[in-house]
Amino acid sequence: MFLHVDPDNGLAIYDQIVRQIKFAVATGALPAGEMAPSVRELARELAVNLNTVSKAYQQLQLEGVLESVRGMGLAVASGAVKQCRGERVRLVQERLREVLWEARQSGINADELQRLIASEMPAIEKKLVAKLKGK
Amino acid sequence: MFLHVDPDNGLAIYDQIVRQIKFAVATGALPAGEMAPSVRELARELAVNLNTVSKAYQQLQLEGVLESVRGMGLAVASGAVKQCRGERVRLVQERLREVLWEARQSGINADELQRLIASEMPAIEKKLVAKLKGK
Amino acid sequence: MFLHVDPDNGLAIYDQIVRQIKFAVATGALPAGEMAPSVRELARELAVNLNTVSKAYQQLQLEGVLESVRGMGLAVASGAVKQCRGERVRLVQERLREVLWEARQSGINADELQRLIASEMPAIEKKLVAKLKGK
Amino acid sequence: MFLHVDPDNGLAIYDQIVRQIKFAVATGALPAGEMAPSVRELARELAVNLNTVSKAYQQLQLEGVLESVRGMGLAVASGAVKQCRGERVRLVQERLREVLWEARQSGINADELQRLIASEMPAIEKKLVAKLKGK
DNA sequence: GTGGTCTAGACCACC
DNA sequence: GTGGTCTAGACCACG
Repeated sequence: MFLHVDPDNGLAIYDQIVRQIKFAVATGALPAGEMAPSVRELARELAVNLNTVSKAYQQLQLEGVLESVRGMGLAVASGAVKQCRGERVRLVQERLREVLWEARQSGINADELQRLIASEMPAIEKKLVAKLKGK
Repeated sequence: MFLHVDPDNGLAIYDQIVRQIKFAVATGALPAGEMAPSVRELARELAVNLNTVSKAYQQLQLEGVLESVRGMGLAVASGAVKQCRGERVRLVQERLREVLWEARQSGINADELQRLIASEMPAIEKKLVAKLKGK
Repeated sequence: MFLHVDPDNGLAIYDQIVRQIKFAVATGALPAGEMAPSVRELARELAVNLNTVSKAYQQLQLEGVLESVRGMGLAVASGAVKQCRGERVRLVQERLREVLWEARQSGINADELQRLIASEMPAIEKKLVAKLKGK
Repeated sequence: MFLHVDPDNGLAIYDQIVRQIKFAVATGALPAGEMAPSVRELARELAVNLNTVSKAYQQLQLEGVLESVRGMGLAVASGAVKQCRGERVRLVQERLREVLWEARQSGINADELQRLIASEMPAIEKKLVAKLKGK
């Protein structure tokens, strides 16, 4: 499974699910027409309550990313790929902007901030490789 | 005043106050021994409830950043500057790590991410200059 | 329920709750892993505001006595029994010392004080038996 | 001076002053007819705000322990000695009862409590001797 | 149902 | 004026 939630992330769990489904759609990990994992399956895998997943899926339906297919479940909508690809940068950018702003405001200067980012990247790349392998 | 809160930040308002007071102490904007803005004053300026500020200040007291001076208010503790300076990087780093990870996970590659960061920085520097002037 | 608060105790209500929960954990009345009474339930039983109980529980969380279980409530932390048992004597001792000191200082001599304590004990033992029965 | 206040006592400072003045009257340290220390003098000695002492003295006047003497200040009332001697035990007893009850309730058994009291007494006697010497 | 947060308004003790 | 506490009532996220 390509999703993973962290209860201490700050973001609500359902929101993490929404975002990650969108990312999966944007990257093609979840192609248009494909069925999204069932609510029950995803809830079990993420060790999260059923209602939480349900809420995330409801929002994804509202935003037109998922479409209900009678008797089958929820499928990735046809226009969703484009939509999610556009949204992806925006979603990331918003949070990024907040954090960079807080960092600069905290008295960390621009150079230190660059160094901090640079020092974080290797661990992230490693984690990413591990995740892709695990998949 | 050197503080500003955003109700839609994701972080609780009281937590934003806690972090920003710590940053103010770390940068020397609020020197050791100085009185922190009074609960009522800060509540008014931030257009926030008194109890919300109070909660933030109580946490800062528990963490030893502020000290109560009977009938006078809350003063920055003598050891607080060092403590806050140490914590500053940690606080920023935690959020930064999360966001960078989400960004990479969203299908934005390392180069794009670097470019995104670079494109955000000028606006942030501008905002920072504006803030310092305003002060 | 094993708790009882007195608004005229001198101690803040939330502090009385904190202390009594710790005592309940120390004595095993509230075993590790068990859920603490819910905020709403306790507030109703003590005829006290929800936020007051909430404040007490937050402090107990900060001190590691209780742990939040998402959507389920607050559970007694695994290490809490030992911790509370250690703290119990300290909490009692601090208040005891103050009162004994005030008594001696008030002109009551050591013998009188001993007699006073001895004369109070039976009523307390009786009250304790009544409480245990009531439970 | 025979008074000493502790800001962390739990009791309000003005209340500590009231109680200790009463004790001083009961023990004869402040005989009937004697002038009580002036508000200013006492405030300075206790390193306490003038209004705090003032409030304590007001309450002592209300209770008939002190009497205003035109142009002179406040004197110990004639009936005050007897009154204070009666009150002394009651004041101590009330707090004692609370603390002993909390102690027993906390899971400390009667024997342990006796031992705890016994172990506290020497330090208190020592402190008392020191205080009497200092005076 | 659970806890977490916020608002509005009150009273108290202390300076 | 200051902080500290409490009440009452609301909304949110999560199970």
